[in-house]
Amino acid sequence: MEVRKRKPRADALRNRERLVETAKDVLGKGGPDASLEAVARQAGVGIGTLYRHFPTREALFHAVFSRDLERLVETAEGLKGSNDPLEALRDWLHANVALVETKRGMLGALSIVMTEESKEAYSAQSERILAALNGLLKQAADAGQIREDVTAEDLLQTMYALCYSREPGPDWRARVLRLLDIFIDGLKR
Amino acid sequence: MEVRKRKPRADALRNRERLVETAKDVLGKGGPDASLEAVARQAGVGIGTLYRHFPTREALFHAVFSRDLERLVETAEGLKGSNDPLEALRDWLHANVALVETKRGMLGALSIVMTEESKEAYSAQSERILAALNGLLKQAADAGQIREDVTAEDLLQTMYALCYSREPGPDWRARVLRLLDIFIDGLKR
DNA sequence: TTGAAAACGGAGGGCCCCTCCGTATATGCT
DNA sequence: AGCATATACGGAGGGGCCCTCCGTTTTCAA
Repeated sequence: MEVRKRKPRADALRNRERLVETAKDVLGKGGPDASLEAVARQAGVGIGTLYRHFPTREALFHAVFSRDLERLVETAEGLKGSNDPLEALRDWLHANVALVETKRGMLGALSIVMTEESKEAYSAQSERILAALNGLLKQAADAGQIREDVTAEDLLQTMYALCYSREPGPDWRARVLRLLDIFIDGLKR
Repeated sequence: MEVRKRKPRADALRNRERLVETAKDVLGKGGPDASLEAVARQAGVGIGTLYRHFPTREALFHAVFSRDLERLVETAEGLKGSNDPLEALRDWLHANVALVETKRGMLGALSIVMTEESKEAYSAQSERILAALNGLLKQAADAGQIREDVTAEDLLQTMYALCYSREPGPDWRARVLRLLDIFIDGLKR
């Protein structure tokens, strides 16, 4: 309570900043399996420094993409009460795929949302996303629009899987969206 | 044409055999990213020997799982003319998932079928699978059972993606099958 | 100014990929 | 049986990446 801590060191702040900035670039292109040593190198910082600031891969992804994630969260929450909840879900998922196309690293951030272990650590946004989507699902289910046994996790896992299962290419987005749409159609009753 | 080659050396045959046998084990459990050095080690053979016999990861996967793949091919071909082609497809896909649950390495073999580059190298079985599935799809489409713009690749990619997107766990199979079924429902018109 | 807290950075142990080449050996032909 | 040589073996070695640990440097604050 009363522990007066020193002011955070300037170099630490600077490095942290550089790392996030560089990671945005490297992870953005490289996706969830990109090399962290490459990030450190390109940031002109020792690998130890990277790991001190971001003890886990997830931590880094979260630092880099939480802004984008937050936007997704807000969009999802804004959809509540939509009068065509299923279409709203579809739009949201499409936006998500588009985002992944640009920032491949989002897959890393999304996997955080999906993984049981890390979900705990970054629960705030995970919970909100899941809650918002589940809300829409319930709405759609109550309206008799879709089956009742589908969860937000199902949706996210499927989208994630489809995005991840193929390297980006010319028709990447079209393919993923098409398959995703088929899945969404499958939700209808 | 007339080059009489020497008989293949006995030790070569032996090692090849050991490798495939060991790989069946290691890759079976480890999935498509398993360590090849581990295979060589466990087979009591130099890593160089492994790479000489199987120049690429795909080659090894193919050697190990082509029998299983062949069975899938034959099953698929046996489905031709089924009077409920969509259900036939579903069954086939389910069997596929079940196989992957047991032999995680099958994912490696399946990715061969899916990848443009390696498809060429192992085209025989790829072609047959795709042909058989496309046959069923056409049948189902002609019967007005499903939409017409779906290809065998779509089916395989989706199944592969769903299988790959999560580590095995207690409810792995159930989840994958459920999502797969939703997708299949989405094919209906 | 100066001492200690805070941060840095990279060496090092582990594991893996794949290639290359000196060494060993099974074959086939005298 | 003996020998030459085509074949095969194996592992060192160059590259990478992951992550930890700790001696050195820098910053803050008294």
